Amino acid sequence: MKRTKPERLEPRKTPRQRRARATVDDLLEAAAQVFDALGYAAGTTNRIAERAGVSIGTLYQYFPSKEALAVALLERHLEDGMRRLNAWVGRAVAESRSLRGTLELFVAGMIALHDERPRLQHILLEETPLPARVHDALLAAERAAAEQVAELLRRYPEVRHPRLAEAAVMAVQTVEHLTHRFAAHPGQGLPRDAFAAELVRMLEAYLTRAEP
Amino acid sequence: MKRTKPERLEPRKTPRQRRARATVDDLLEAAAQVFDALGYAAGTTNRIAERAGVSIGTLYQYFPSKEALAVALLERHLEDGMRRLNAWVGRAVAESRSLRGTLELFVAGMIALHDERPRLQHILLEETPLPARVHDALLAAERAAAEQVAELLRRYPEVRHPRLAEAAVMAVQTVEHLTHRFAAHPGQGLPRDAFAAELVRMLEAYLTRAEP
Amino acid sequence: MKRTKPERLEPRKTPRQRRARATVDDLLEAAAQVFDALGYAAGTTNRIAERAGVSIGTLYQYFPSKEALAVALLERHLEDGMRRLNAWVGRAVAESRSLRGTLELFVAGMIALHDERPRLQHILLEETPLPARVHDALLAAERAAAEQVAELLRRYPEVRHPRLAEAAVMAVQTVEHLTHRFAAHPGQGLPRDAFAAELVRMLEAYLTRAEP
Amino acid sequence: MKRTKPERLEPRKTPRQRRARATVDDLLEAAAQVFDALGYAAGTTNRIAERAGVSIGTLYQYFPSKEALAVALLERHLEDGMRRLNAWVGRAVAESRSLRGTLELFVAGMIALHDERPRLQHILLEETPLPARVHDALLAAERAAAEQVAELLRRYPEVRHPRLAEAAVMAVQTVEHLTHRFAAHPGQGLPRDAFAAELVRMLEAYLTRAEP
DNA sequence: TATGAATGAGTCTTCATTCAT
DNA sequence: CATGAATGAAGACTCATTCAT
Repeated sequence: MKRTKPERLEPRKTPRQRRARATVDDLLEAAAQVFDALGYAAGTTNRIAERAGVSIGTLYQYFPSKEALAVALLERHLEDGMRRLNAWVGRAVAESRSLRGTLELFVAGMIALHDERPRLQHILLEETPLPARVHDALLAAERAAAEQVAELLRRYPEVRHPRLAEAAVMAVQTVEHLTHRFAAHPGQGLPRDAFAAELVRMLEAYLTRAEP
Repeated sequence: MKRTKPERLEPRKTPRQRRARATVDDLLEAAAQVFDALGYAAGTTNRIAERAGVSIGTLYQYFPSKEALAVALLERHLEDGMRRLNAWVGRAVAESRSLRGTLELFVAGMIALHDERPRLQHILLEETPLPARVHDALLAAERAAAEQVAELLRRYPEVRHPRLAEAAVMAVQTVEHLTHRFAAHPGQGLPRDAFAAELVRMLEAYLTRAEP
Repeated sequence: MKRTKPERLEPRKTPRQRRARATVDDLLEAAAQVFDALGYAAGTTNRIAERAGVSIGTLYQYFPSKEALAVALLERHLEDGMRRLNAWVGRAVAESRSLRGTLELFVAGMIALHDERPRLQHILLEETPLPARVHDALLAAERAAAEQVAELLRRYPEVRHPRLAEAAVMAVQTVEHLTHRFAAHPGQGLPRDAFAAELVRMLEAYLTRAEP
Repeated sequence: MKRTKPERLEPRKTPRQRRARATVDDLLEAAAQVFDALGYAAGTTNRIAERAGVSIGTLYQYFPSKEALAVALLERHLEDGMRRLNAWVGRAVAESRSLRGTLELFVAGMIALHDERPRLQHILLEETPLPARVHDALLAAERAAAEQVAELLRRYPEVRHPRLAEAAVMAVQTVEHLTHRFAAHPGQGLPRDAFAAELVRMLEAYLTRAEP
């Protein structure tokens, strides 16, 4: 096969740009580590820069403030959650599983999501004074998730809850918070499998209940 | 007339002690107000002392550190929660209500608990770097609550969940977190009555389900 | 004579208050020295605190910002200038000197005013980013001075300038700026006595001129 | 055809040099704009480079420091002033105006000089920590100007001030400072025409006065 | 020569805590 | 016991300048 010199529709990342990308990633990873280890307040920008192996000046070349680092980290997390949700919905539709199977997948996914650096997530979500914009984005994402879940549940005749929209909101919040809490206190409470099973069971019971 | 030296079963509050009590209370109330309004990090000890109407030196006479104030505040909250739980359990036993009625009482009580100064509670619980000891006390209280709840549920034959201990843990955590979240984001999500009703419904469905 | 215990209508300065006064003075003097030696930008608050023999924290207990120090210094200067002006006007009226004698007194006073730490004055007036409020006060003071001068000049029949208000403004600004400049560049230009004499001559000629 | 190597009396501007010239000009103009808008301290070299459309590296290729930019700008201003002075003297000699007409021309020219970017001039003159060398140049220029003025005044028999050298120094400084001040505070003080007229009147009265 | 990412010393400022009175 | 002036470590952030490419 002949390798033609490729035409570049969009300019290839030059080394300089690649470097910048790498620096941003280093900084973000460093911030994640530092916040995770020390909390938001005690995680100083100087420490983050040092951990990233760059000078404090460089940190501020890429992020205009300490807060910006936290926001970037949180946005990554949000995107990750949305991706997982979409993947789950898609798979549930494609594979036409039972309701229980679908819920199991959901719970497993959310546990996995909260499993990575749970302390960091907690810090970003609770300990960090976020700009209103980000806070709103968070709530909006949760609302969007609830809507997607409602849509999906509509496909299951076993789901007999009379107000699907409300039920979906409750379900999403329940999973989000219990799952978060589970990850935040490892070893406390039920063991992992039991916790997942109980959570699924609770959702299933709730959703399939008919009476008011 | 002979003045008999009174027997004191418990040492009578001398004016001095009474004064100290009052100062402690003023400080705690001031701390509650300041943390609630500004958050933990921005709530400075000087502001708290000022608000309490005492000097900063006096504050440190009664509380060895800023953290100690937060801990004391949190302990108050914890005690309040336990009191409510006990009251609820007692009443449920005494009045022999239906399971649903009992759950309604529980949920209503927890909503009420989280309703007062929800921001402060959030700050104390999430934003404050607490010593491990306090954290453990929190978890222990939750465990104790779960045990009490399990005990209570045992009285209801409709509760068919095969592992009551586990179910109680799940129930307590679900109520605690959803209720906390509900208070923390007023106006977001479901309206109050709907939320309470759905939460009760979820618990009831979960607990009365029979199969594994 | 019997010394009666004096009634204190206003509470006597307690040692504590006296101490605070002294600290403020130390700080102001230190700021004057540091700004004078290094300029506004290079005169750091830490250096000022160090020079004053107090900690940086103490500095900020008395002055909320670096700017506040500069403003306080400038206000002192302004007050000093007003005091001199009033003294001069009063003396001129009381002693009923000749116009020339009065002008000589004025010029001498203004030279003396600008003679102390001329660099500091220059720094405060020109190099310091002052809040608008202070800037306005400066201009207002100059206007007030011009009005007082106009009032005074009205008493001298030799003053034949047809528009006294305008003449007074010109006179005040001329004296202010030339005098400031003279102090700022010691040794440059005319010797002191010659400068004072020429300035008086210029004012006298200007004010006594009749034609348009 | 034989290409004769051209004699270059002065090295021809090569494109490269022309480019360099243009870059220097761009940088100076950018510096002028930035200092004028933000002041010396807040006018960062990065902003200047950006405004000039070149990289910060290029800026430092042409100017070794931020200060060097300010100095270059000030030197331009100085040259401009000298040019104006020479033009004025030449014209006064050639047109043989009256003393008053000559003074009017002088004052008008100085007002015009200070009229362009008065804030910038103020910043360069007062806010910028200049090297001694530049400061001396400034004073020297003023001395030279005074000498030229003295020379010119010698031609007017109405000028009866007994020490022309001194009178010229006073006159130059008066015009320089009042004019500067006038431009720096537009709207404050007298209206433009009145100011110019009064200044001329003051100079004329001063210079034509006879007695000591 | 031009570039611009990287540097890091240095600023102002805050605030929990102490201790002499 | 109460007071509150004093402390000073520490933090977020800026910006003139350098140098590898």
